[in-house]
Amino acid sequence: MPLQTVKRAIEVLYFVCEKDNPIGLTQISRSLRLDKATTLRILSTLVEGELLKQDARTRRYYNGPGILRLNHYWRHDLRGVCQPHLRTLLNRFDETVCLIEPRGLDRICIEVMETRKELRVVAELGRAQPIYSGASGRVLLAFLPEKEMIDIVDQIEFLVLTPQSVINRKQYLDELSLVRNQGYAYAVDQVNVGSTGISAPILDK
Amino acid sequence: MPLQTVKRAIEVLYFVCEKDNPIGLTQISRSLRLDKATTLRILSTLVEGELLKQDARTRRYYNGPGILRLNHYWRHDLRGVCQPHLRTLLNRFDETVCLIEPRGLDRICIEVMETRKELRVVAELGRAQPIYSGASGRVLLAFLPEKEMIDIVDQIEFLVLTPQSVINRKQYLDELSLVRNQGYAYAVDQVNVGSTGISAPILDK
DNA sequence: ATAATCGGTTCGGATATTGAAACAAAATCG
DNA sequence: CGATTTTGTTTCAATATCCGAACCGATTAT
Repeated sequence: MPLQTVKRAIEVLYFVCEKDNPIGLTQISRSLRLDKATTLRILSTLVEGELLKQDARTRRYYNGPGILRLNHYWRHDLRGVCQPHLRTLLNRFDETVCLIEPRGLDRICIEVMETRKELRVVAELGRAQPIYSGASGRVLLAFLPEKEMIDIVDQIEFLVLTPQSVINRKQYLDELSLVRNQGYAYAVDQVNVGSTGISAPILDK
Repeated sequence: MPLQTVKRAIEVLYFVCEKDNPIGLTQISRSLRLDKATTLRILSTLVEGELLKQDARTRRYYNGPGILRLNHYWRHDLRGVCQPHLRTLLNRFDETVCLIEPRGLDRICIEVMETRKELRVVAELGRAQPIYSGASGRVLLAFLPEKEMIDIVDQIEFLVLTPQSVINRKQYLDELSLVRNQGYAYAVDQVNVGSTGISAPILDK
């Protein structure tokens, strides 16, 4: 159903970008099981589109400047600012810490530092989860203006992620007002059985 | 010569990612003068490839998590660490400051903070320039192991950017050894007439 | 000197892509 | 609330586009 050529181009793009060093045509085409000619055409197009660059001497391909243009949304300004604080929290508690941002009906992890414990919560950078879920979800909603909050809550499809998951609108709203009053959220067994989250808002834009 | 479909997909990708808010199918297809059906197919493919996401309710499109995967090369670890220092420099001197990284035969600006002066050097994030040029170029080369340095210098095509541009191999090498000795580089009128750059290396990996 | 690789090119045939039009579903309006 | 506009999605035949086997020349390895 989707466009084959574009699909292949995306594969190539990921492949090249995730390498540590520039990589050549043949190697790419072999790894991805694509014909050399096909691969070359894709690469040329990506280079023309500035998503990749080609080293003039070695003819190898690597990340292009265009990729930064795509990053508009990924508040790297925030990431830079937050990193020292996340590190402080990590050092203090040795538990995984993340910075979460709302996006539509999702919440997205835009920065993460993981504990080194064997039993840990693994939070994937860029990973989206339903906006309402967990401690961070509650914080994101609780500190919104009432109207916006209700608007979003009304769109929630409450999922049963764990036996303890709150799936009742009324109960959820009560939790939100509690969160708003106490200034932070605390969620036990809401996303994963056995894990507890605590989350506080960063209010200033 | 290049693949039309992929080219269009790249256009769509840029277009969506550079918007501040999610955007709908019709608006995209109109702005880019593409047929709705075509646009839809491209969007679906990009969503499947995780470069975009679609808001389930509004059906609008926005940045997907895949974009972070492409960022491997853009040392955001460095950006986070350097930002406070760049800010300090900016506050102290009120002149544009950047963090530059070598990439092949280019040097790339991976972080930048601009002065608010009307007459300013504008450094574009992600922008590539010939590796040898300017003060930062001299620093990048001067502190390389001799062998690597020569290897690169031999590949340089010296461009006449300004009347003062050094375009002589011998003279350039002399400058490099000066830079290595004094620990920083100072370049007057090398990239733009009237602008002066000063640059120091960050040596530790 | 010869062989093996590598990046890149060519071209006819196969097919994936296109886009007009029809359809469906929301959103907006009166 | 029903009518109208706007928006998103599907269909299908026509063909422009893309594919890939074979080929080329340059560089590197044997």
